[in-house]
Amino acid sequence: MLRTNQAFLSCAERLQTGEHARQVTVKTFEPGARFIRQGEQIHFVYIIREGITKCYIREDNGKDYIFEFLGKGEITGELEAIRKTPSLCNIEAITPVTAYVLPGVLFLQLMGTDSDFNRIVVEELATRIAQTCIRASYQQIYPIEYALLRLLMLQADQQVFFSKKDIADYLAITVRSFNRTIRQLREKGAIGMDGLHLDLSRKELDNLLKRYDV
Amino acid sequence: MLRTNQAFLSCAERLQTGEHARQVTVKTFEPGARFIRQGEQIHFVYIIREGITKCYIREDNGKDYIFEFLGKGEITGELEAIRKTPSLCNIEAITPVTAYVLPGVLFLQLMGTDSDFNRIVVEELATRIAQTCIRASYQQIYPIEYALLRLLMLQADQQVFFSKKDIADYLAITVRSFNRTIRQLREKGAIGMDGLHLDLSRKELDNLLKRYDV
DNA sequence: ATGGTGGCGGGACAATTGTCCCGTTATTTA
DNA sequence: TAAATAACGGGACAATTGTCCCGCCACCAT
Repeated sequence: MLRTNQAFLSCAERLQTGEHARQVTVKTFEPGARFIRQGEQIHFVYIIREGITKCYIREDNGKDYIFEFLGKGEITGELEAIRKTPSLCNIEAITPVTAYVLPGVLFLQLMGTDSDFNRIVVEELATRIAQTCIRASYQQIYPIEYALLRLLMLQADQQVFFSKKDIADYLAITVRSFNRTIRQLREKGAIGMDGLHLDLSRKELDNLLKRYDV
Repeated sequence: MLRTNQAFLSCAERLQTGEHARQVTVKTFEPGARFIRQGEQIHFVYIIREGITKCYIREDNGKDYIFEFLGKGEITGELEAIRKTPSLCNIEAITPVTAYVLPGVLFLQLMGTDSDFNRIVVEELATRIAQTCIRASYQQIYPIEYALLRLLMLQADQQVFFSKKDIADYLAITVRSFNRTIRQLREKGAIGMDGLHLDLSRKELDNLLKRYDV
């Protein structure tokens, strides 16, 4: 859910002190700042040094679909640099964010000359595809109760906490459905989650739910 | 929906006559043959020379989610070669298929030494991510009526024809829902598809629907 | 303090989608 | 040919999810 990539972080740090240092800058964004806009031509690639962003598509009917939360060491803008297309999605800071910024042209150059960099990017792309497929399958095939519970557990694991709206957008449901499902989970005590490998005690469940429940 | 990649095809042909020819073979598969199985360790990468395959995840509850149809020039097994993980999904021929087969190790070697090959793979991965995101968003956010209509039009464009079950699995719905939606579309004459840029005449619609309707 | 205002939770209902199952039609086999 | 059987479409109902809206509460300004 919240993706991070240590390898990229080190990589970006090295870039900043290496021969291309002049072309690599650091920018900061306040929560809520949307620094990439869907449909716009972009010329830079960002590697997140600190903070969390959400990565979402806004459909014609005004609904948002968040397909990733990007954290430390994650890259964005790379698809557009590679494909030379307008931006697929919006990127918005949800906590204060610091990011390395490099020109798309430099990114492409590095892809061609720096085989370590190339390998890291390729692995990242491959991982994203795999994750996206797994998630798309999961969310389409199981009821949201399952997907939501799974997400709450991931949040607990990773020690992060997203707003209701963001969770709802990630699951492609309304906040109303989110509320309802939370209530049902509590009432049922998460009984009947068989076949899902989601084993957790009543107490653990309560801890997860409490946070959305004050 | 049905992805193809001419660049890869040429690439594979060159491989077969180049210095690595000995390691590149050609295999054929009958419709229904599942030549990659979810969860298994795989050691080869396939590039499709001819035919169509489906690429799907089977969930614990027995439901399938098709996330891509791969046609001419598409590659598969590359994610597993890159990430060194068991297979994410099943690959099954739905028409007679001929494919180039190369060892995962050779694939990785080419990624490191052949910059053209590398670039083509990177572009393919990037495109898949973009397409997957667009589709996931679309399918989650709009009712199936829209997604189905869109799919039918794509089919017509590409001059292909998938079975009901496959279409249903692609849309993550049941065949029952598929039937119902087809009927509704016909009754309504695809009226009310605003905001979707799906403009087609009554006659065109009938042509699309007829094929599932005899 | 009092009235306004905006966010939030949830009730009630509508729309969508899935499940179960039955009757029809095609297909196979004796 | 006739019986058995397998695919298929769709009716009826259940479950899930969305939409609309109302009331509660916190916060703000007068």
